[in-house]
Amino acid sequence: MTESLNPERLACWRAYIESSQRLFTQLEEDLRADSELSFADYHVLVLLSEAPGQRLRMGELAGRLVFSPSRLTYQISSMQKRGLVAKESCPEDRRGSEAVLTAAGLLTLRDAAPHHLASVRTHLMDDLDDAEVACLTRVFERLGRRLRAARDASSTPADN
Amino acid sequence: MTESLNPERLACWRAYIESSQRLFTQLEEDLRADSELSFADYHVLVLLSEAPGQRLRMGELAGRLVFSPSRLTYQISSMQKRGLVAKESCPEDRRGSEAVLTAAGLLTLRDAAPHHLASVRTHLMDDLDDAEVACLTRVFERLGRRLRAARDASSTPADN
DNA sequence: GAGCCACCGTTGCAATTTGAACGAAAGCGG
DNA sequence: CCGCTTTCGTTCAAATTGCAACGGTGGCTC
Repeated sequence: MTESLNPERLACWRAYIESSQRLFTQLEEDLRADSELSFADYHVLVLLSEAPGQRLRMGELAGRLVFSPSRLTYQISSMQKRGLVAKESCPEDRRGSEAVLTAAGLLTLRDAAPHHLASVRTHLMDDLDDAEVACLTRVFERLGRRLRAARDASSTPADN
Repeated sequence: MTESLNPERLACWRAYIESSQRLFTQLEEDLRADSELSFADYHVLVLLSEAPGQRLRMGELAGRLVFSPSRLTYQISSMQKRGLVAKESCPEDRRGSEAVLTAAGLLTLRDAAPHHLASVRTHLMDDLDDAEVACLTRVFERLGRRLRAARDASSTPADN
């Protein structure tokens, strides 16, 4: 049962999985406690707030959030009902549409961000020293690049 | 917007979130591809297979999986329908019940484990050196302890 | 041993998420 | 300018998940 992952690495893997699960659950809970936002809502707002024109194509947003297309459609329409974003059809490509941050959405984000970031610090970051931060950054940026590459490769059946 | 988390740490946080999301999605997909199991199914089977008597109380299982009680009820009943686990009422405490691994469940696990572990290796572990594994283990075990402690503390209103 | 409060899981129901099927455009080759 | 294939998002139905309310004990106090 363990022939393909030595005990140290298995323990590492398990600690990572469980703690991450717990952390995401906790952050979600904190976020809901002092704002009307879910973790997903918050990330949508962050991405839009940083985008040029504070707008992004649905596909782009789905890709960055690691959401399925239909999930994103639902997510955005939910935020639209609450007035956090608006949806406009894309001028260059009439198939597509883009989500646009509203003034209310920006205010909501500015309001929630300090609480959320504080939450990230207390639960995770404040407990890490600089070397650990550097290690995590290195590992997860590498992992992200690899997984994005793998995803892109699998959509292109390839040249075998 | 950034006054409470410096740029390095913010980047670290973001890489961690996004890559983890991608990794979990990928592992789930791989698991479904070469077994009939979801990530949750797999973890239930692992925990039960390691438990004495290959059985665990619902609450214990929920705690370790970081599942809400109702989610676990649903999860187990789903696995029960597929014959992977059985449910028995607990002798010592008639309020509770316990999930028991079935022979079929164990076989399914043994069958799926090599594939899943290979998947964990190719997507994550094979790309880490020993120092990185050590760092992740240290960080996430500490995080897990802290979050469990926080959760326990918040359920006990406390002595203020 | 009655009264009460805490705990264990389950249920009912609403909200969310997935996955397949679609309609509308774009892009391409002829 | 046709057909054909792809891509972009959406939609619908089904599966999953969260949340609040419950039924059934256990535990404790008096």
